[in-house]
Amino acid sequence: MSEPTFTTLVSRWYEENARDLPWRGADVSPWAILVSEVMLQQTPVVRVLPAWEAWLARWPEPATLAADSPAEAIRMWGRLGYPRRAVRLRDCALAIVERHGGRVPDRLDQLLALPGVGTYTARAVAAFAYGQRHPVVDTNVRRVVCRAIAGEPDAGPATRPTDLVATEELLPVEPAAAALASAAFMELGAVLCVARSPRCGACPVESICAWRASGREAPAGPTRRPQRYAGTDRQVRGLLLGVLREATGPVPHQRLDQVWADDIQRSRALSGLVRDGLVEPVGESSFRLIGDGPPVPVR
DNA sequence: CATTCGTGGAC
DNA sequence: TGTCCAAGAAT
Repeated sequence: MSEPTFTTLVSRWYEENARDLPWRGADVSPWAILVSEVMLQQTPVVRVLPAWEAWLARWPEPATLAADSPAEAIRMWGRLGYPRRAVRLRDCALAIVERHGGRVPDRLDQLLALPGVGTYTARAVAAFAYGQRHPVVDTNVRRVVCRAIAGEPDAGPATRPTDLVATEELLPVEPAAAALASAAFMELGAVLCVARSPRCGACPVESICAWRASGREAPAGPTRRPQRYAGTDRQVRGLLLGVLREATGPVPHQRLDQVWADDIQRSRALSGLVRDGLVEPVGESSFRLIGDGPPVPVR
């Protein structure tokens, strides 16, 4: 017999050490898994946990969400961030009802065609909800494979086709084992092989990690990112939406004017919210969350 | 390929 | 009110 492979070691570690996350349960529906995946897009697990429970208690299946207003979806989204995801998730529920009879599709191409579902989420649902054999590459998997297999510090910010190929080569042939391995890769990246201070001492593949062998080389050049938040349109949008979320129905613009002093930037942010389908004008001088009441008469 | 899009917690 | 980052998607 040969030595245990990378995949075997990580899978074994996962079976012993996986966090007890509710969407990993045996009786969790594809819809519930899809909701978890969308919420987890750029939002930490600890903040998703309560939101996921509340969301599914209210909308246990796609049709129930599709029948409710986008405004309510935005409110239930709370402060998970990137509220467009809430509207897209409702659009997704509508599409599931209209195209797939209310059942989350199991084909990759059909999943990819759903609003708010991209390369990662489509594959995650196909693998975790339906047990199919697909490489599931998120930021964690990309980092783990890049380090342990390629021996490089880190990959770029975006998932590339080569990342899918490299990960696919690591998957067991048997679909269920492949899905478990994907979850294991993600877990390793989320818990041990983290971006800043990886805990290599506790890692199940420390002895065969290419990055470890090369001395844990640091990432190259200063990959600067416009990560700042204070003073950006994003912050202003968040403030505006916060007011609209707390209100019921239309809000006079005078109240919105109070959240930010700069007229130019505030107007731009508000226009952006309208353009993005999160907010709609009501009458001459009021705004509300999209669909938060009877349709606005058009003239 | 580069940008935009929230939010809050750990350093 | 500094920096980094957390299961991405859409454009």
